Amino acid sequence: MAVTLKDVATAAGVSRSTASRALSGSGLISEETRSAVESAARRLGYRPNRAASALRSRQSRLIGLVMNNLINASFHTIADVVQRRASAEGYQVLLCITDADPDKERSVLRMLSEHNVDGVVIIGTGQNSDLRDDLMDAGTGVVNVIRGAEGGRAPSVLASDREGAHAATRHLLELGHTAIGYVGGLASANSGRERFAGYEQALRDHGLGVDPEMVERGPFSPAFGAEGTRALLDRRPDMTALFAANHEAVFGVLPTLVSRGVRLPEDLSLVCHEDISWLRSWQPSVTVVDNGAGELGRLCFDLLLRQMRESSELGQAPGRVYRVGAGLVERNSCAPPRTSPLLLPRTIPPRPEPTTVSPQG
Amino acid sequence: MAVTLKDVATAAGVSRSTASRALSGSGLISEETRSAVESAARRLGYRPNRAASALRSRQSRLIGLVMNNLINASFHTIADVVQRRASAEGYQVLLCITDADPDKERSVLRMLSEHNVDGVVIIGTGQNSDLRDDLMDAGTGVVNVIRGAEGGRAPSVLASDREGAHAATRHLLELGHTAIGYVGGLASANSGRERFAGYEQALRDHGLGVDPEMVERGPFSPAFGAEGTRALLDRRPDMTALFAANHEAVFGVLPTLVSRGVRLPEDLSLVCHEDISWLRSWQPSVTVVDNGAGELGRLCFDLLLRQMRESSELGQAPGRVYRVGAGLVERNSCAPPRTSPLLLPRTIPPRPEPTTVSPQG
DNA sequence: CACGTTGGTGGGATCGGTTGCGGACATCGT
DNA sequence: ACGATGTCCGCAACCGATCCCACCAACGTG
Repeated sequence: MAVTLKDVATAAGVSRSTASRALSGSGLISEETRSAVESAARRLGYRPNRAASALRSRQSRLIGLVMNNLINASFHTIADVVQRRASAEGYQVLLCITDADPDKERSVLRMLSEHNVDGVVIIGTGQNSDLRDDLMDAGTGVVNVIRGAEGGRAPSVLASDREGAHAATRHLLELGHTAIGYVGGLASANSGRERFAGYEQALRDHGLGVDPEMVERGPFSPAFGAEGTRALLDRRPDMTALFAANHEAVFGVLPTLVSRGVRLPEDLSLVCHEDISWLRSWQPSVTVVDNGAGELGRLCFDLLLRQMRESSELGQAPGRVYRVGAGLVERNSCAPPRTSPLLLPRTIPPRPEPTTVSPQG
Repeated sequence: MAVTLKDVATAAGVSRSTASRALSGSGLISEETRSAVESAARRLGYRPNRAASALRSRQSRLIGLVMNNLINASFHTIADVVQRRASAEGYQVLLCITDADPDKERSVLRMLSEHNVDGVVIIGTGQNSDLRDDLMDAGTGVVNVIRGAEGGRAPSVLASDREGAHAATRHLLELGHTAIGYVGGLASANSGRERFAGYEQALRDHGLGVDPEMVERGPFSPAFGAEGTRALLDRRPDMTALFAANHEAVFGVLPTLVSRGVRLPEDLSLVCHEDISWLRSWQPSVTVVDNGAGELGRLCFDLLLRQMRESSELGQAPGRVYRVGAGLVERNSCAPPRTSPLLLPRTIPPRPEPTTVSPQG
């Protein structure tokens, strides 16, 4: 049905092997036969059969991209970057979703190895490092991103959650804040643990300790962000700054602040972890910790590419860990602490009645 | 290196063909040999080579997912749904990004056909329907989603942009609003055109016309959302309701309203097109048009599956168009129009000085 | 002139499942 | 008893590109 390499070869008057060499650019080929083959291929509309190529050469030009979900902003930023880099290098991307379930991760990794992927980028569950090693033994490149897998030989590209949270908190401290609230994720998640540690460390470095009443930790959700913010405002009206440590919570934090009439930065200084686009267009624009999702994507694909090209034996060495630095993006949601107490809820005054209807007009 | 079907067959004491039939479940196989083969496969850790299978059977168990980008909320909702359905049916997803560039779309479709994909879901550029037809001729399933391709034989699954915008506008009209602002995308984009048409139609159905001063159309960006909102508030203080017709703009609209001190729904009623998660957790929660992204994803994958299973000849008939209805999700951002004029900017009153520092204590 | 060397090409095996065909054997109907 | 039908399995070809190896021509070189 489809036009095969054999057809191209016949049309160009050469053998299949020569045609193959001419098109793949490998091996010794005279300039004239190369162009003859190429023009024949073009003329016939030849499309190589990747399955056949993969079968024989054991190179599928496919890479697997395994992630917990596509909703998280950092995740789909990474997906976007990896996809682009991959296709620029002639690779296609197999997208897999695990919902952070180690069992799904196992079956996905199995599936990928059946498809003979040349490499895998994983935002993982932290488990199944045995399967990663199996893949590497089979010559497949493997790179963990965002979350490493303990004990495996695959390298990991991680964000600097602790450092980022530290920078955010330090920024607030340097502005003069000492009553700094924290709304963030539970310690059960890696990022939740690290970011809280950064917050804690910054306070300690400044000679302060963590006040448990200033901390709200819970599920990664807007609902919890709202709830935690309300709780903090109610419990500690002396709070002058707030660090929102995960972007799901931010969706709840910000509306709550608005509805309580809290003004940024006059009443409260706010720093959010993760640079989501609309925090830039917020009024005032919100100071954030940029965890470098784009750079994470670029770096992990580069590492993968290196593995795939060199197919170097990494021996039994444990996977190297790379850190992508986090940066504080200063915008307009932070200021020195207010000097007077915050009276809440502050409500917007009632609309003035139009003069024409005023009873005392 | 890897364990092949031949190894499994030898271990089970049968021929490769029998082993193949036993594992694939096709053909007549006695129960005992089947279980013998299966246990041998499990024992040896057999993993079928998809490339070999694809080569011979011409079924890759791969589908292509072609999209403009991954950032747009509807897009990655669709990506998420399609990926899940596909993997549940034993298909893997090749993710491709075109940036809405017809040339990139062409090369992506070529690439996919080289990979022998069994089907393709495309959020397309509206062009290259010739390539879609080529794919269908080769037995590949093709479904357009969100945006159809004119003149091709591939079916299209489209959102009801016009109907959704119509419902949103009608909702506001029925609440008694007549001064309804519109902030949305340019007519150069399909959705921008359709949604504006729905707005226009609803006004006409109500005996009203479009007041050009009530309309701001521009690029799909938060910046334009903010700018357009400011312009409307300044130009038409009599505006009592606002329809934000695309979700990129919403990121600018909402903060602008907040910073101007506009209260929802007392001062202004707001409806947004597209149900983004944080609009639900906003305070007050925002009434939205749900364009049914999840349902779009489900339907288009079902259609694709049907094409792939039946591999039916659709003849030369132009592709059928399916519409997924849009729904109005009523929440708390809408109310009957205020009766008095809106005085803006309304600023939050200055913080009261603490009594202890009051000079006139 | 005999003999390497280099550049270029063709033959044919090969990757690992799938599948059409036919053989072996059992069961059934008349 | 014998053909007919049906079940189960093996042989070998096959998908299409790649790649090892052999081969040939031309070109030095001693």
